[in-house]
Amino acid sequence: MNNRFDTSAPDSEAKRPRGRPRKTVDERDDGNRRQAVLAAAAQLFRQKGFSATTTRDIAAAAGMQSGSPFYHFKSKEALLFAVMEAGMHTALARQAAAVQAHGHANAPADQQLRQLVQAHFDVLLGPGNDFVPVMLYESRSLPQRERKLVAQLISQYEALWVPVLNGLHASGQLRAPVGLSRLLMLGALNWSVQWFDPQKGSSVNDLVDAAMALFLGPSATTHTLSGDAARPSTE
Amino acid sequence: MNNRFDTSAPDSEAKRPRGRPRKTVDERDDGNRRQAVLAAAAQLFRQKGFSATTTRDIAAAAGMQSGSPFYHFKSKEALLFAVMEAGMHTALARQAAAVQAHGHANAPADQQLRQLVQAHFDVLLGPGNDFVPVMLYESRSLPQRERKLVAQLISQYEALWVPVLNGLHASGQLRAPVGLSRLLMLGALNWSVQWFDPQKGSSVNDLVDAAMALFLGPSATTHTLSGDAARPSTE
DNA sequence: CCTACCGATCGGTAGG
DNA sequence: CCTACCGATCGGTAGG
Repeated sequence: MNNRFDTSAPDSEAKRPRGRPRKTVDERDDGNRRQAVLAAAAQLFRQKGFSATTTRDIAAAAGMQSGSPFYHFKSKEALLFAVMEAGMHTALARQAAAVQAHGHANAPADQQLRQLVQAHFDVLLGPGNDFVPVMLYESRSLPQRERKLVAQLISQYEALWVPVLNGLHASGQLRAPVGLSRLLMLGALNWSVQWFDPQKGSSVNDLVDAAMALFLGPSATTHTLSGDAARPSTE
Repeated sequence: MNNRFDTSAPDSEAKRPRGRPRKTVDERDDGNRRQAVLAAAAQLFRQKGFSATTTRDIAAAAGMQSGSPFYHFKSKEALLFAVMEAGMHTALARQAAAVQAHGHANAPADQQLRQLVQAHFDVLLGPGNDFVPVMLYESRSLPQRERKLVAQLISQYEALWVPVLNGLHASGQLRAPVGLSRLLMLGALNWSVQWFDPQKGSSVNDLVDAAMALFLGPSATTHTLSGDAARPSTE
């Protein structure tokens, strides 16, 4: 079990004594244990699915009694939503970092795409990252309202792909329509959680290379030949 | 509810009287009602997931009493396996037809790929086809032994993609490594069950076109230029 | 966060 | 395939 998760945790992790938190009456302790429940839930939801996971399973994995998760979360569904929300926040944060790194506006579109793909795989396949897979494969179990909130976060995430794909389409590096391309590409990436095994041959970097080669085909890496290379930079 | 499923049903569908089957003592009636249970299970498993679906749900959807599905299937898990097996059999049958249609050996590799992609989308997105999506997204709920059987059918299915992809790789139309290409491509296709809506813009044919354009990039449709166009036909 | 508990539901079965 | 039923489990809560 990894305890290296940054999932939307407030900045209060460092100077707390080890072991079970002290029970001085005034302390609400909304950090440590809550995170433990969240992480246990993420792992179990991913492993067995939401419905097949028992709140008792989660409690046990977090080292609590059967009723205790409900001290931290109103319901099992609320827990699921919290997992997904945390997952999307790490995804959005990682993506923002990627965009700043090399996609700083008029960088070559294929370089920008590579950053997005890299970030996507990282957040999907990185160690201890069960949150995003849960979000991808269990949203069916969410109540309508929460499902819409998650859908909004996903839209926000996908929105950053559109200008990059538009650029690639304009320069002829991407032939398929942008909308369907986005859906198909993200599908190819998302499906990797079903089969990827870091100890089984290829690394995440291999995956990035393969995806880029698959999506962009020949003449992806080196060329500035196309006529309309410079679109009016919006910044 | 569609009652147009060919899922591994034996050839005994035609000359039976309409309405509830007669209860003459000698008749085991292993066709009609069993199929009804199977179809109801497929639809519900897909809609709500295996664990969230009740055998009572299935019974009700098939117009039976709560205990009756167990007359046809030993357990809920056996029902799940039956759904998946049926799904894979239609998939394999459809694929075989596709391979015969245009992939008749030394046809252009991209034409062969198009047939495979077309067949895949058909079986995945066709009306009343909940069996394959269930197989794709619920195998986690299968017991080990059955899971391996399903995995074998999947391997059998994927095996037909390999020579086609090898051909495309040899001719330079597919740049990414064949193994990862297969996984990424099938991921792109499989993910479509999550978002595809026939009433929402694009048709299955649009999807096929987009996938082909995405995977093969420029110079996919017309060319016989490569040097090693004729590999020794194995037939 | 634990103890003790409730009402509801679920997969499955006997016996016809 | 129906009737009637069982044992087990589950999400959730009161009350501290």
